Amino acid sequence: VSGVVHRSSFASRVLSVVRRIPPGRVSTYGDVAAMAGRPRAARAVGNIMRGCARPDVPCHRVIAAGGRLGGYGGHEMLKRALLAAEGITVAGSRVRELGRVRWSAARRKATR
DNA sequence: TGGTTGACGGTGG
DNA sequence: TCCACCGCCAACC
Repeated sequence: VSGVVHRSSFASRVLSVVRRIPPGRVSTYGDVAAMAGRPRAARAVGNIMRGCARPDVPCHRVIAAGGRLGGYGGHEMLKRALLAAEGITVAGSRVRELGRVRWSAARRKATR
């Protein structure tokens, strides 16, 4: 895990990126794909997240572009609840103030 | 090896 | 603002 991109499979890199998203912050499928080294693989990231049931991977912090929630294996309401519990304001199916809660490795010094 | 599958993204209506 | 379309991609089958 040197830097954000290493030589493991794309799926492994994606999981490592997601594990770094801090509580109270979110990242988009596209951002995660970029941090994993494949800027256009947002959709592939979604496929990987689809089978992510591990407790050590905060998959609820990965949302779609524009603040849209995206899916959560048929439990979108749970995703909203988990985000709200971390202090993230969600209106309808949209995360508010995306600019403030959006996280990326490059900006982590500015966290909070 | 080759086609299918979507927790996606951007554009256009 | 919402929806339909099309383009992209790694994992699956």
